[in-house]
Amino acid sequence: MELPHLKDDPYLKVLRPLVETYLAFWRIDTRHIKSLRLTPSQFDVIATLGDTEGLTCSELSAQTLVTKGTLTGVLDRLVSKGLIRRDAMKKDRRCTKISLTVKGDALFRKTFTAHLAFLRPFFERALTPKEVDQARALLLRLRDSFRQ
Amino acid sequence: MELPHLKDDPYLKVLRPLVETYLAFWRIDTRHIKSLRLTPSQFDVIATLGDTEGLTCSELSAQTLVTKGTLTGVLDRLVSKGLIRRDAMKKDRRCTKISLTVKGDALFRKTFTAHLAFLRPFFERALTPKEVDQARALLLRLRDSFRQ
DNA sequence: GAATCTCCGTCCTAGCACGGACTATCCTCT
DNA sequence: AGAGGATAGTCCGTGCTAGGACGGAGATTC
Repeated sequence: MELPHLKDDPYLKVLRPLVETYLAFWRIDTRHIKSLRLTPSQFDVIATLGDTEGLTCSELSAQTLVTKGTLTGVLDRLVSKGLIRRDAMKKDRRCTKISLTVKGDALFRKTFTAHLAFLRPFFERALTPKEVDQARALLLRLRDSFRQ
Repeated sequence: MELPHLKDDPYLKVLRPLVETYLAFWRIDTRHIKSLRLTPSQFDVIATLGDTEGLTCSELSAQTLVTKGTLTGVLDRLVSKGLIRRDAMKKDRRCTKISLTVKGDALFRKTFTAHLAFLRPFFERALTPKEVDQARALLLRLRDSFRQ
C-alpha cells in the first residue's frame, strides 16, 4: 500500500509502522483465540457480553468491532455452539436481548483473563509503563484525527 | 474484545487505542480508495506493482497484505478490469509475471500520490514531526515484540 | 534416470467485512 | 388518531481472509 519513500515523509512515515504493528498484534491475538475454537469476532462478542445482563444487537455492535450486518451471522454461529441466547424484549419488541448461556459464561471466565495474561508479556517486553502512556496518548490523538 | 478495566492495566491500556486507531485509519483509507472504484486489496496490489517491471504472485503476496490464496481472486478481478496482465515466465514455468497494463499504470500515476496527499493532513493535524518520530519508534518496538 | 524435496499458483471451505434494502416496531408531531 | 420519520434486527451481494489441499514444475540427491 505504501512505497519506500514514505519513510522519508515527516508525517507519513508513521503510517506503515501503524499498519504493521496492528497486523503483528492481530496475528498473535488471532492465533491464540483460534486455539479456543473461536474466531476473533466470536471472542469479541463473548468478551463484551461477559459480566453484563445482556445487550441488544445495536449495543453489541457499538461496543465491539463487529458491524450490525455482520453480527447476525456471528450470533447465529454462537447460538448454534450453545454459547449465547437471543430473547425477545417485552419493553421494545424491535430489540433482541443477547446474553451468555451458562456454557458461554463458563467459557468467558475461563478464557478471558487467560487471553489477557497471554497478551500482556508482549507489551511488557516492548515498552515501559511510561512509554505505554506516551504511546497511548499519541495513538489517541491520531485516532481522533481520523474520526474528526 | 476488551473490558473497561483494561484502561487501568499499566501495559494493556495501549491495546485498545492501537486497535481503535488502526480501525479509524482503515475506515478513512478504505472510503477514499472506494471512491476510486477499487477495494483496499486491489489498491494495495496496484500500488505495489507501480514502478516495477512486474512481480510474481509470491513476491506480490510478500510485499502486500494479501496472502497467496487470496491473491488469485484479487488478480482475477483486476484482470477483468483491464488493469493488470498475467504473463507466463520462460525462465521458470511455475511462475507468472504480474504487471500493470497501460490502463493500470495510468490509474497508478493518477491515484497513488493523490491518495497519499489525502492521508497526510490526518497525520499532520494530529502530531508534530517530532511526535511522529516518537510514535514510530514506539510502534516499531511493539511490532517487533509481536513478531518476536 | 529416478526419487525426493521444495516451490508456484490455483482452488476450496468457513467465516467475516461493508453497505444497502427490507420489514416490523416505536416515537413524535400535528 | 394518523402521518412521517427514526430505530432494530435481518438478509443480500460482492469481496476479502486464513489455511489447507492439489498438481505442475524446478532442484537435489543418489
